[in-house]
Amino acid sequence: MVTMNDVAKRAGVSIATVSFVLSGAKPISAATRERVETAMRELGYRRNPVGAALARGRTNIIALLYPALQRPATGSVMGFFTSAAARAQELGRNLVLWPISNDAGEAAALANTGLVDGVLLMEVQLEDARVEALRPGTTPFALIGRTRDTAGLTFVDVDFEASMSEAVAALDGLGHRRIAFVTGNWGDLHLEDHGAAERSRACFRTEMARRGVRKPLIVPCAENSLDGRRLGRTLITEHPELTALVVMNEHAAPGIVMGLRDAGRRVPDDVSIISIGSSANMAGMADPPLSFMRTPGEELGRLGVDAIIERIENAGAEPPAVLLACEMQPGATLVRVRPGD
Amino acid sequence: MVTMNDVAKRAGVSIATVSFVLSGAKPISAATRERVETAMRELGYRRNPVGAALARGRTNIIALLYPALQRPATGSVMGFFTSAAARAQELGRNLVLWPISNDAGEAAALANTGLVDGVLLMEVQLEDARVEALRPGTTPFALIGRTRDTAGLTFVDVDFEASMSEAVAALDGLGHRRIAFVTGNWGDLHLEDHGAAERSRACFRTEMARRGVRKPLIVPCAENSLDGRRLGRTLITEHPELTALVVMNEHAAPGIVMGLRDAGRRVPDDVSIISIGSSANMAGMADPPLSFMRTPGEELGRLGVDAIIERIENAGAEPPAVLLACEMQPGATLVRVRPGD
DNA sequence: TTGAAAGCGATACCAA
DNA sequence: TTGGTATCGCTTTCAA
Repeated sequence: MVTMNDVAKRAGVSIATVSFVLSGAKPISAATRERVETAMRELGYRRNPVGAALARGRTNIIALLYPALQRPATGSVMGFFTSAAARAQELGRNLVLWPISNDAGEAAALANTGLVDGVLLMEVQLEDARVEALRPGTTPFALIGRTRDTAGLTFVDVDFEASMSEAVAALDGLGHRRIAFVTGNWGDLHLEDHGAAERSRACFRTEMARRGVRKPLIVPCAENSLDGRRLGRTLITEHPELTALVVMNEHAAPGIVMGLRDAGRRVPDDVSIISIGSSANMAGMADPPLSFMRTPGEELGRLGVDAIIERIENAGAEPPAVLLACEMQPGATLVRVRPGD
Repeated sequence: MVTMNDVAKRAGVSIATVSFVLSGAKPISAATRERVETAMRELGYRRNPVGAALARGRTNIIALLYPALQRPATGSVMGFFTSAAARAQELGRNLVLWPISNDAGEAAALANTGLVDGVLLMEVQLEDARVEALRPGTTPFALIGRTRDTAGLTFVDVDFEASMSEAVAALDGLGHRRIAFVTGNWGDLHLEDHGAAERSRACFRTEMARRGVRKPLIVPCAENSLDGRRLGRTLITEHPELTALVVMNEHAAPGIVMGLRDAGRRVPDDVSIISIGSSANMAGMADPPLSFMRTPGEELGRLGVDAIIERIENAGAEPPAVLLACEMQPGATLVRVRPGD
């Protein structure tokens, strides 16, 4: 491995000078800079980030912490990751996806070792032990998602309340009142711990109550098409009065449509469906293609990186907090309720 | 930050002793070990991996290089990543997903800075500049996939030939002869550069030729349901004689089924389908659920990690090379051809 | 069984 | 504008 020393020797300067050329921290005469750069080129020198990290206390690496070992990841994580990585690169940082157990200690351990400049936490729960473990440390962190109490925390999250309100309003505008809400079933987590689940359920209840429905139907479903199909069948059989479904479970949604059809209901003629928090590709897996509200995953990826970098560079400032609603996309599963229904 | 020095002082020993206790590299008396461990606990000490990496020349980090910026990732990457991460953890390593451009220099740069002990390359092309860039370096690397010439390389890959042969044999056994092959359309890459595509196409041709079909139909399709649907419609309209499809494009497959139905063909009564290299979840998105051959993604993740670690620890040995075929899974889209067809 | 000390590669302060 | 050098935190050799 070529070191700074090699470069310095070859250029006939001190390693301090080489370092200054590299970092631009001090003015260097054009002549010496030229000599140093030539030496670097000839030797194929690359700065060793480990040495630099030890000396500077910074690595330029941001870790996107994902509890992959507990919750095998879905495709939406990748969209997020991709845009976050691109944004980090634009800003001269490295963003890596770091699998981690949900064990609070592990996150704090990684953060406080100096291996990374900051961390982004995914799959945040309402009461999240990792957040409590990171708080006392000095390494900046930001959440993708939110805990219940967000005071003093940096986060970017989907605005589930706004999305849900818009979805219910859309159905309401088409005359639907008998609406069920199908949520996800977030792995081993207790549903109550999952922010997206709890916030959207609460909002669904509120919106329905405002429209005179006191105890609206809310059912969880595992996140895959087969369970979706099963659920679609039983749900409509047990609750034949339903005219519409709000689904927040993109992987189950296409199966649900099949299940309804299995049970003799047509979509959307008999039952309208709106899928909240979906990708276009998943919505297109259903027949007919689902009317859906797009998860702003890519936007959040970018914003999450901006937020953590802001935190790293400007620790004193007000912590950024961003909420972004899903955006309604056209589809073929939303129609006016039939008169008489 | 608590350092080894703090621990040493508190325990009344030298930092060398602390290091030995931590690494177990040298025998330490029970009494001293006890004192050191107590001090570590009381101070909440954690070894700084940056310092350790600099001293040892090893970081215990393995990078899974993914060209995320060129080719936004699909869900199957995550399955692979998850199992690889779990395996790495079992073996005391960290596996991180590192986005990288397909630019050869970038991969080599990362590898040769000492930041990672080894790299796993994903989305390998038949002629892959990254491989050539990594070859001369000293950092071990392994491929997920294969280049055309694999001499001296460590790799784990799907055995497309075996999988394709089995798929065609299955259709053949049911009397199908008029079979088309729908491949993926790997982003901006020229199809010819993609190993999976080329190997499976060649194998399809061979298998069909052996059965007396000289120029079998092979069509690419973008990897999403909407394009799949479009393709299904036009394909069967332009080639009404087809009785079966081999699909190697899990995201398009459910759409293809819809497209066939749009064109008035029933699946599987009129057209049988087998999806090669799919996950159960995607196969279940179709109605009826697809007969498919499962991508051994999780197995490959584990084996890939084993391979790169073997390479790191035992640089002299024969480079491991692993091929794993997809495994046939039951579904509802495979039936005997109708007499007369 | 333990300790002193020489690195690992780079940064940055203090002098010159 | 440049150089000498202490320093970051840990590993490991050599001596004791």
